[in-house]
Amino acid sequence: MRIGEVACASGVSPRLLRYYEERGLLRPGRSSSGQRIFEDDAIQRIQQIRDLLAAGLSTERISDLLPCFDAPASERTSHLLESLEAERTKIGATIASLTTAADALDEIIADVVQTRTATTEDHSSASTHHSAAAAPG
DNA sequence: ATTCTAACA
DNA sequence: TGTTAGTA
Repeated sequence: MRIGEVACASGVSPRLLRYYEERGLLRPGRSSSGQRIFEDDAIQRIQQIRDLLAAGLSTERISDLLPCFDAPASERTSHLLESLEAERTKIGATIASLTTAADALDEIIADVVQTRTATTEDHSSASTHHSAAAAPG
């Protein structure tokens, strides 16, 4: 099938499909006129790429990992699992970092609110107070 | 009518 | 990524 049909069936734009190929995520064949020819299983492959992308993996890492997914389960390199776990660890670190930043920001916000309250207590209800940012545990 | 490459927004 | 240009 040509790119237009694949795009329709997968929900991924032709432009993006060409980009995936450029990044080494897809290797469609070519017709005599140079048009990309995708196998029927391309739709499934594209869905897998979308799943990996949604999980936050870079196109570079995905192109490096796809061969592992294709390989028979019996000889799947530990490379795949290690890489995926490393990605998970990295996300955990990012979450920790953002949580620290959020906590620090909450303190600053509390100070600002407190300062404003102390300065505004004269004319109590000057304007509608901004609601503090929600900071669920 | 579709797709291709390259390049700009 | 979308879009546009000039082709095949």
